[in-house]
Amino acid sequence: MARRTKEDAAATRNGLIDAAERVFCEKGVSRASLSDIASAAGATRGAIYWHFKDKVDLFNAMMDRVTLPLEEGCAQFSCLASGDPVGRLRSVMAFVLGVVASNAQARRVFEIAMYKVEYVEEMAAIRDRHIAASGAFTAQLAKDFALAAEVSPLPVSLSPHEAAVALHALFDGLIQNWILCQGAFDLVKVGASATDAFLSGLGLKWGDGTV
Amino acid sequence: MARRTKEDAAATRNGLIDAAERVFCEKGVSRASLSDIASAAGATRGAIYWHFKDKVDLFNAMMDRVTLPLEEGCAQFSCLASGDPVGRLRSVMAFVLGVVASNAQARRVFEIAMYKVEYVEEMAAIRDRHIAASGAFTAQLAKDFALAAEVSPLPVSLSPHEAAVALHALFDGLIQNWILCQGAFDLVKVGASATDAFLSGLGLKWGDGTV
DNA sequence: GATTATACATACAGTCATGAATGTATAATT
DNA sequence: AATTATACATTCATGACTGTATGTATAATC
Repeated sequence: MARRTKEDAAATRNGLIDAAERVFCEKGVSRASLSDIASAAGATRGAIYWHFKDKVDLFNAMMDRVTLPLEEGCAQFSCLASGDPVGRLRSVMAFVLGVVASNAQARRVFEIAMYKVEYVEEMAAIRDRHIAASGAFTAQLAKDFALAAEVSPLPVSLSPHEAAVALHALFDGLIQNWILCQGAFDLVKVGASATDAFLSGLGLKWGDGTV
Repeated sequence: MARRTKEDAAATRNGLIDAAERVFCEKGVSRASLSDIASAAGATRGAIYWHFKDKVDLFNAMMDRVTLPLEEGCAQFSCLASGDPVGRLRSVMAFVLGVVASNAQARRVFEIAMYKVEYVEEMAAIRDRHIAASGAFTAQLAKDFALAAEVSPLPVSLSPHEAAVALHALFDGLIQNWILCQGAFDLVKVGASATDAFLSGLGLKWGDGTV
């Protein structure tokens, strides 16, 4: 086909990623052929191979479109030097849960990343990125737990890092189950209440002073 | 090849499932060919097609070998008419976490189920089974939360069912992250402490009276 | 206005997995 | 002892996907 303008090309690229989201979600990443994706986007494999190296590259682009803004959002919180670490913990949790609950694209992509892809071979690199991001998130939480512990010591049974691991697990589990059950519960509300229960069970208090 | 005795055949079947575990874990379910699995078991595809209908059937057999005993174990607890619902919550959590932490086969199979398979098309049935089992587990937890709430009412922000959803999320998230991080933290210890923190944050108390 | 690089579409060859069909030696049955 | 069903191994035909190579019309560039 004829050459398009830069904007046309960018639109094609985005359309391909949109189509990939739909097809990946429907057929799973490994069973989704590049031909499926191309025709879903009203294009041919030629367009895919022009914009992306291969299926893994396309998958990465799809992930980046959602996770990069999210990671940036999280980074904002750690920059807030607000004196209330427990409040910050609550804010970060609420922020991400809110995004997932309100952003249909993020929801679809997370569903793919959790249930429609196999983390092996070339995809293992993606898994490693996830582990790294996951570790960074836990470390950020752990830092605030450590700060909070200076004021009000945690139970001896949990170090700040272990508390962070647990809160992170609660976070992941909520998102995972919420997506699995197609939003059968109120993610934001249950997430906030469960977070508060956990923090308060650790003897921590926050901003408004309530338990 | 020649016909073997019943015991020989059963051993072949088990060997095939063992091999499937290894190959699924290494290459992912969709990229694992039946030929890979057969040769890993020292057999041929003929043996697989004799014992199993296809790859999905083999996958189901692999799952059953781990999850059936586990579900049976969980069912034991709900039969215990012990008067202490909160104690029962703690016991069930500890039981499953203990099994996962100490049973290498369960760990491998869970790793496959979480990170090495795509829940689409024929596999969607497996996902539905997971949703059902997951729902039953949550319902069991919810029942105990409701009982506990009769003695010591939960915070208004969480219904018994929502509390169960949250505890279940914590549970899933812990197992998921523990497997992802290859056992980088003490699953049983963190799991128990986090559960206790959550329960105590809901204002619940249990057997030994400690917080 | 000619050239060049771009943004794809199309055609091709090669690989590989699947399921069915068939072969076969032996345990079980009678 | 003969027959039959079992427990596989082997072969074959088919289909699907991938990567590459090539074609081509047009936007950019000069």
